[in-house]
Amino acid sequence: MTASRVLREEGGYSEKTRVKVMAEVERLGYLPNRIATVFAGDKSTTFVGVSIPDLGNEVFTHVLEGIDRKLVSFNHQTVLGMTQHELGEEENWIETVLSWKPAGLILTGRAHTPRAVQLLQGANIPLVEIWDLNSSPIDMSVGLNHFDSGYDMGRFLLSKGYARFGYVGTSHDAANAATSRLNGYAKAIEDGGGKLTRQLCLNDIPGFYPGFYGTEQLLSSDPNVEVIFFQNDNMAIGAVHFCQAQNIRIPQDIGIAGWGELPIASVLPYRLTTVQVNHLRIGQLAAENLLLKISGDTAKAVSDVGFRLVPGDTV
Amino acid sequence: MTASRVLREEGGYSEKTRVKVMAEVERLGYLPNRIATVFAGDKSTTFVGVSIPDLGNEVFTHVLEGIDRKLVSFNHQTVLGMTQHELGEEENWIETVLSWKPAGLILTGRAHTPRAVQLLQGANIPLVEIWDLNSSPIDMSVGLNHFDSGYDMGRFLLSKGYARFGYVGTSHDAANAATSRLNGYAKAIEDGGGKLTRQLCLNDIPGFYPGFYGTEQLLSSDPNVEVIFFQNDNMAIGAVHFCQAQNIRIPQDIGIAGWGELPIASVLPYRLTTVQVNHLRIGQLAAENLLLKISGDTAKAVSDVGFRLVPGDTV
DNA sequence: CGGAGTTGAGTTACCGGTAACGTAGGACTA
DNA sequence: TAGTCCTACGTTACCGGTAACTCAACTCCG
Repeated sequence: MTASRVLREEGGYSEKTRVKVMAEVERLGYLPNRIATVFAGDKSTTFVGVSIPDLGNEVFTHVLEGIDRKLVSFNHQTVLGMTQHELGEEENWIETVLSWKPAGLILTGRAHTPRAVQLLQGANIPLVEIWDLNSSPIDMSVGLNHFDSGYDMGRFLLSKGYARFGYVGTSHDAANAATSRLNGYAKAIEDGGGKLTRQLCLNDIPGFYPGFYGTEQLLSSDPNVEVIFFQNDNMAIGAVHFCQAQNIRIPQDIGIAGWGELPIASVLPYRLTTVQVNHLRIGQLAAENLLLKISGDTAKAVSDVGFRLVPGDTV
Repeated sequence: MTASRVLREEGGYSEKTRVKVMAEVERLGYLPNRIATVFAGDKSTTFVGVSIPDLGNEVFTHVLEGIDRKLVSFNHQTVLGMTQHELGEEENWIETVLSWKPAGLILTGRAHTPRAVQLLQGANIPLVEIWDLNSSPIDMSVGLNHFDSGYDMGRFLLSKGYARFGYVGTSHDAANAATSRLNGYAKAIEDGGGKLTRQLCLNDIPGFYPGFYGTEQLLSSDPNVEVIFFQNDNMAIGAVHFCQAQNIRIPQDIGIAGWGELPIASVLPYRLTTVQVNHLRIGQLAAENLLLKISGDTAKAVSDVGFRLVPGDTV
């Protein structure tokens, strides 16, 4: 018991005893069993479960980096969960992670299975839903309005005089953020009297090469598309390379728009039309709010990090 | 006790009892406390600690993805540790993670502090050191010989007739893999009678933009460099864009070589001179070997995944 | 039909911390 | 000097699973 007090620097022991205890700790190479502490006190571990759809999508690795940096500086650890965009996978992962008594959870996306929601509410631990802003979150939400960002892009492209629109993304269910962007884009086009002639959802990761061959597919099925909005910048860059290879001029022959402002944009000779989003900030803010709740303080239930449309030279 | 047996499907109970127990589980929304199980049996959790230098470096996210996919399919979870290339950070993280009784550890790099090594040996759990192959690992090693890959690139470039060589990477200590590549490259150049006139280690992540401005810095300090070897493909692509912006012709005016074959390479109109490495495979193999040891089987102590030099069109 | 084996279920103790409480002995006060 | 308080340290019990054991009841067989 005295040793326990010394190690926790709880006070109630003499300097002489402290020295004696620390000497024994050194001699035995003693490492405390944190599992026992958690068990005894019905406490939480220092783990924070973080679910992201996949690591192949660069935007999520940036979010994850923001989260982990912040967590580490407050002596917490990230437990990774790749859900592969499957709500069932997420539910399984939530159940497993909860049985290990995490201090909190950060989930990407606002859609969960009913049982997942039930588990989360029952666990009664701090929770942040990130990425797609949820105005009535289970606990907290950090992100941006993806529908609006798609809508703004649609409106912007209409203002540039385009009439026949395309979209290329990767396959995903009805509940995810990229679909919200597509829906916003489609709505803006409809409202503005344009036509979304082709939309393509590839069964792939949203990277450079899917952007390349997705553009090829889209243009071969509808050569009259005037502008294409991509799921993210990397896909858009893939499209730019396809166009260069085919001598299709940008923006004279076709307009290209990305989303997310990814690092590749910084070295291009032209400015890619895109939507700037601070991915790292989403992660940091999510972790900050979570840590506030974990330490018993209050935190904003809904934090909108916003977005900024970058006009660029590719439309 | 009977309930415990039912939930573990251990046998030794009647069907009638099983139904009764499961009904209570349902009624109470009972979730087992895995912490108690670990505590009681002095067992391990299902966590596997995975340390990587940083998430801003794309090669490591691919390795991490390979690891996590494999771990998840065997009901294990990744606990992330970003060490920021600091051995002291790694030591702290190892100490913290070990106190949570992980089933195993995967560490990026072969260099650790003496105390870290002591902790790892004391913990007596399966351990894989990845990335830079370690012929005498603490437990197991999965990766490739980075020195050799640098050496081969140096020799290849010499065979192309180059005489004045440059290198651009990001800052890192003497112990890491990129430094091994640089050392191998330098050795090959020395052996072949060439000259490594400039080497640049930026204090940044090895991404597109650092490749861009690193090339600018290198060429302004030594305009006579004939070929530059970059820490990875993304930096090399940054260099290609810098050269395009400056009307420097590749490979006529300067040669560019990358490393790692990253996704961007798949959409370029030319073939980038690089070294192909299967990052995902490293992660998968590391996880596979770890899982073998965790389940009590034996696994290869040293697994070399190798590399392949891609001649390309940029030299 | 008696003894041995089997089956389903219950009992006890333990893992390693720590909250809550107990207590010896010294200091301080009326 | 007796009563009170404080400090430093010790003792007990508990968290929730499960290994190891006990035991009643039932089965099976010579």
